[in-house]
Amino acid sequence: MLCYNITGMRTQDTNAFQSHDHAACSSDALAEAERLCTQKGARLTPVRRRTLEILLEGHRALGAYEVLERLSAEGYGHQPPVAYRALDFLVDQGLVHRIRRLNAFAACVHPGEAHAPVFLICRSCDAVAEAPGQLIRAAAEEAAHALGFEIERLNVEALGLCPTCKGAP
Amino acid sequence: MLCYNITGMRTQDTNAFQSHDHAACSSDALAEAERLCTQKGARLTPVRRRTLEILLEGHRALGAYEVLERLSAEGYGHQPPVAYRALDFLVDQGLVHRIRRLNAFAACVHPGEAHAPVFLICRSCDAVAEAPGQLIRAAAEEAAHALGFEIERLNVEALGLCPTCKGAP
DNA sequence: CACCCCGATGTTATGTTATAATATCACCGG
DNA sequence: CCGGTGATATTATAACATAACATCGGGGTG
Repeated sequence: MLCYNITGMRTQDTNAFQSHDHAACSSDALAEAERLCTQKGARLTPVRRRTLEILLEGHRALGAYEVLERLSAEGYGHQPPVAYRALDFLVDQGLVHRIRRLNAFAACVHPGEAHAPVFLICRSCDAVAEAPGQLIRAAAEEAAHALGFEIERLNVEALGLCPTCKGAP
Repeated sequence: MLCYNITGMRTQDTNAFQSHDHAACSSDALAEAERLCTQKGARLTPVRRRTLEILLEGHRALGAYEVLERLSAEGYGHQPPVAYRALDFLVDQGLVHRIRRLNAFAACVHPGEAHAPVFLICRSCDAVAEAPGQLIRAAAEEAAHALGFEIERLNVEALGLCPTCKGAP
C-alpha cells in the first residue's frame, strides 16, 4: 500500500504529531486491517471492527474501560471481557498495540508492514506516535546476544514531549 | 566503583544470567545505594533500605504486593502504600527499575553508573537482566528527533529466553 | 432435516495492581 | 516548647484484568 494524503506525504510516513488527513489515515488503516484479516482467515467481527474504529479515531491510547464504555453505549456487551477480548484479538493480529506505560491500547497506523515500533508518548497531551525502530531492534538483538539471550518480543516506549506541547507547555 | 567477584569479572559486567558471587553483587549494590543517597541528601530509611534488600535477594522482579507481604511480615505497615512509597522512592533514586511488562520491580545492580538499561526478561524463569543500552538510547533519540519529539524517559523491555532456559525449555 | 461442533459473544464474580485522602509520628531548628 | 517538615501508617476505593460458565448462531455431517 502506498497512498497520499492532502499534504502529499506517504501515509506510512505520517504520524500522530503531524497534521494530516486523518479521515484518510484511519480509513486506510481499517481497509488494510480488513484485507489482512481476510488473508489470514481471521474474522473481523462487528465488535472487533468497531473497537478498531474507536481506537483509530485519534492517535491516542485508550484504556480498556474507555473502549468498553463506548462499546456498551453502542449496544455491545457491558462487561470488561467484551473489551479485553476484542483488544486481545486486535493485538494478536498486529492491528493494535498495547502501551504498557499507560495501561492502554492504540491502533496501529500501518499494520502488516514489517515494523518494530517505538512508541513516543507525549506526557502532556497523551498522543502516541509510532517511530520506526529497526535500528533499535538490531541494537537490542546485539546487546541480548552478547548475554546469550534470545529476544522474542521487544517493547520500546519513550515518554516525553511532542513537538506541539514542547512549544506550548 | 570497580570491584571483582570470585570469577574475576567486574561487577558491572555481571548479570542475572551468569553465575556469580551474588552475596557480593547485592552487598555492593546496597553499599553503592547508600553512598548515592548520602551524596544526594536522600534518606535511605529502614523501610526503603529493607525494600531494596528484598529486591536484591535475587535477579527477579517482584510485584508490589509481594514486597508488601515481606515488609509487613517483618513488622512494617500492612497496606499497599507502604510498599508503593518505598518502591517509588527507590525508582526515583535510580536504585530500582520498574518492569512494566510484569507489573513489577527489580533492583538495579549497578546504580549510579550512567546507563540506559535494556531489560531482558526470561519468560520461562522470570529472571530479569539489564543489558547496556547506550546504542539503543542513541537510536531512539534519533528516531524521535526526526519527528520533533523530545525523549525524557525511555523504557526498553525484551521478552524471551535466557541462556539457561534456552538450553532446557 | 436434525444434530453437533465450534467460535464468538455475553454475564457473573473475583482477582490484581495502584492511588487518593487523611491521620500520625519523629525529628530538627527556632 | 512549639511549629514545620518529611516519613510512615491506615482506610477506602479506583483502575485494570481474568476465570469460569452460559448462550447463541452458522456450517458441516449423518
